[in-house]
Amino acid sequence: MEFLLKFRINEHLYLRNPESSEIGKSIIKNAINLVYEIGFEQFTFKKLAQKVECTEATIYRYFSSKHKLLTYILNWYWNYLEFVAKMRLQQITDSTAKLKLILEIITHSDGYSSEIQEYDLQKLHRIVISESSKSYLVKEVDEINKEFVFNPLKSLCQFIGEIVLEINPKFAYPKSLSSTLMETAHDQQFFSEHLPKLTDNKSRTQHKNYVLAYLNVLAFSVIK
Amino acid sequence: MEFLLKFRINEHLYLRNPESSEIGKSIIKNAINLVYEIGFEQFTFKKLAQKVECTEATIYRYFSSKHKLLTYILNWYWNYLEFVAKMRLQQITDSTAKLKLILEIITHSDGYSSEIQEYDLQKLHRIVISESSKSYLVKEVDEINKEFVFNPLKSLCQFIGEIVLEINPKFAYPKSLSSTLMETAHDQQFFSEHLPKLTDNKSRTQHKNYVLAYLNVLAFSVIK
DNA sequence: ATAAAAATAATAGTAATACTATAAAAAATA
DNA sequence: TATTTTTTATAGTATTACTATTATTTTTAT
Repeated sequence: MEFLLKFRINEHLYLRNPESSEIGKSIIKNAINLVYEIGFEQFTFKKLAQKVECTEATIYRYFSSKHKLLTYILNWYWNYLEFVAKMRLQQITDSTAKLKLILEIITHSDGYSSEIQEYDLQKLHRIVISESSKSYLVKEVDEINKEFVFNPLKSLCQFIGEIVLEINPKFAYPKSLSSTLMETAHDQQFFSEHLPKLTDNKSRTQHKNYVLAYLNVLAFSVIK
Repeated sequence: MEFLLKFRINEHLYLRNPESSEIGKSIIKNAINLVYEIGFEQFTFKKLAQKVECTEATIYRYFSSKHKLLTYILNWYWNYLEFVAKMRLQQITDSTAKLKLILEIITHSDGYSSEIQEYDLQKLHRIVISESSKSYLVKEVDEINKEFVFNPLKSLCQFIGEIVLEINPKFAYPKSLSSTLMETAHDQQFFSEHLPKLTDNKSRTQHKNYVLAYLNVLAFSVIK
């Protein structure tokens, strides 16, 4: 079984909807590949245009800046995570089991991604780990936040927070814990791979397993 | 009483030691002010030269890139944190009290900073919150890590990890918890101020108090 | 006090970045 | 078939992140 996932992404992020044309979709696919390969700092619309085999001007008709393109991609990812989480959680009634599954989903330890066609989720996950904070750690954060471009992230955080409250209705920090779990999933994975002395992963491999085990300890000891 | 703190900063980070001349110190002071004011993306050596009242060429004789200058500043901060933590912890024997004080220090909830002269610690703290991850979230992380420029961060993490182990010698994730606490101190402060829906801070003010209270819950429920 | 060395200023230049603008060709749609 | 939209091709701009060179000033050693 295969899925084609489309999400309505915030209109402030693009000038012309990249989902509305083949070249638009090619821009997104190649942007994911290119940011994955060279990182956001080295990523330029000129290089992207070469990959897409179009001109820079065409890309500028879709996105006004590379920063908005990054945020567009991250929005797609956050929408995707919330969608997958809600879908897979339907079969589960036990709240603890729900949160365990959430942690698997955010660390990509579940085997779900292979069934999705639209974008390369492995690469997308790498981008989220290394680049997502660059979307909001900018001086203009308050202005761009007014355009609701971080709503998918907030929504995901809210959703996880509700499950935390199911487990312990008296817990005072459901949303902070949720955002901490998401951020920690990213930075512990990065640290385990690149700055292992900031972690206790002895294996030098098995980064995902390590991070997942740690997140479980973190989450469940805090909630109770 | 006033202190003048100097640390030996990794030589790979500069071409000429900025501590060795007045203009060098002025470069660091003005860099802190300028990154604080306009953010790392907008920060350029041209603008910095105007503030320092020297030429760009002079700054390039001290630092080969703005990225290294940022890492230099962060190194100073990490050295400072470890120094202050070790100093203030000498009077304390109880391990739990030690960790509580560490959390106060990393959130800047302690009243210590006013006694330090060298650099503006309030601004430095803002820079650490918003810009520190940009120091290592780059494609070249493995190469620059080989030059030991992240040693002060690792050392601080190790130090906090040892205190965690004092509280519970069987805890399996002392260093991951330490790095999580440091990262969380930064991103929860940022979220509380700019993306409050990712937190449970109802007050819209009192960000530091909120973050400190949350970190205490996080740390002590995980360790036990 | 003088010579040598080092630091800084002044200036110029370069390739690349992050755009904006415009006219013409091509494609889609009515 | 005409009209609109999209894309290309091309040009241009201000800024960035540097490198390079020469001249002047300051520091240091003798």
